[in-house]
Amino acid sequence: MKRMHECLDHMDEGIGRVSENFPELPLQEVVLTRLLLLVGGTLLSELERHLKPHGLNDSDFRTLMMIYSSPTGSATPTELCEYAQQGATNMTRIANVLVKAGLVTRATSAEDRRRIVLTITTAGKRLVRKILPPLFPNVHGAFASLSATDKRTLDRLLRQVAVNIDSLTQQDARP
Amino acid sequence: MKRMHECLDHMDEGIGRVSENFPELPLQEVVLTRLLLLVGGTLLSELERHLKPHGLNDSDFRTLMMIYSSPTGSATPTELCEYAQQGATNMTRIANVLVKAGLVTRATSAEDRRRIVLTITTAGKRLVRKILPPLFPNVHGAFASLSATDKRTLDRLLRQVAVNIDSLTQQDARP
DNA sequence: CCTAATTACTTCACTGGCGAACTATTCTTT
DNA sequence: AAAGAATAGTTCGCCAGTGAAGTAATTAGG
Repeated sequence: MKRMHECLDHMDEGIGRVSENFPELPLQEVVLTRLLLLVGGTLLSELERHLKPHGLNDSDFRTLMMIYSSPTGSATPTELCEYAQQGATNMTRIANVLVKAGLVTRATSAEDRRRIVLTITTAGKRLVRKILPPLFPNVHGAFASLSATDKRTLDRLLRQVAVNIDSLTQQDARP
Repeated sequence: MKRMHECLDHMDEGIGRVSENFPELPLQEVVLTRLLLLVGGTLLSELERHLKPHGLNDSDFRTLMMIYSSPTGSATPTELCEYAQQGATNMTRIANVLVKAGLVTRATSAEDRRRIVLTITTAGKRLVRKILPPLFPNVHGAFASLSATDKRTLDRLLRQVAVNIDSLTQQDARP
């Protein structure tokens, strides 16, 4: 793959040429969209590169972390789906992976026997303690060139964009 | 799925609890990473929701746009791979899709017979003219709550992050 | 209460993307 | 000019994720 700045230049040029044919094209916003997709995608593959040696991908890891960080150390698939932008189907697969690796246990709830309760095991906690710290330097490095103010600003703007997109889709979802 | 602000709250709480066990965890940066992954992912599925009726996904569409926006209206798979963060394998599949849909033609280069030249057709250009404009309101809406200054700032910060991540991976890639 | 609707999870079939191995062509080296 | 290295693209087999349909348990309505 090319160096990043070449990709960015190429993207700018391409969008610039397209906008000549589409005068009403919102140039700045299209660039921002592509930037977000690019950064999101690159960040994801970089993260998964570090997780792969442990046999996990980002979904598996995020799910494990959600169970780990739950006050009770356990959660139900539906609960996890709601906050993890995942379908129930995929959560079944993730649970299979985590259970098979001995990181969580799967038990049917006593109160509601439709429900499954996933609970993190000692091995699961141990793996989290093993995986997390080596990730920190990279996470830090991704934002190394940003000032403290920059980071706060980026946080604020990303949350705004997240909410904006959400209200776009929620609106479309109404019958 | 939950409303976005609930997801964000849940994420903040979860990361907060994890950071209690890991005092050296770079809190701000972890939050920014998750925000970027979240926004990138949401943006992607929102975009593909609009593309699906036309039988394209984001990769297909981005490839078509890259050919469309090339000065000559054509490009080789390798060239496209370099700028589109795609493997050659997947580019073969994308080319198959686009050729089958009659949006581009596939011809072997005369100078170098290893090379394939993908050229956009009239139907391809027509589809671009049909797909693009309806996308504009959504693209605009995703950033509607941001001021002009905010958008310039976001652009600047995202480019910095992109370059930072790139130098992280480039560095690791050295033997 | 007993049927109907809802909820929770699973299974199946399919699309999307990746790495490794393969074929064909061109470049390099001697 | 022949052998080896490099490049371009494809094929194959695998993992990840989705939508639709299925099963089981619970809740709601008459």
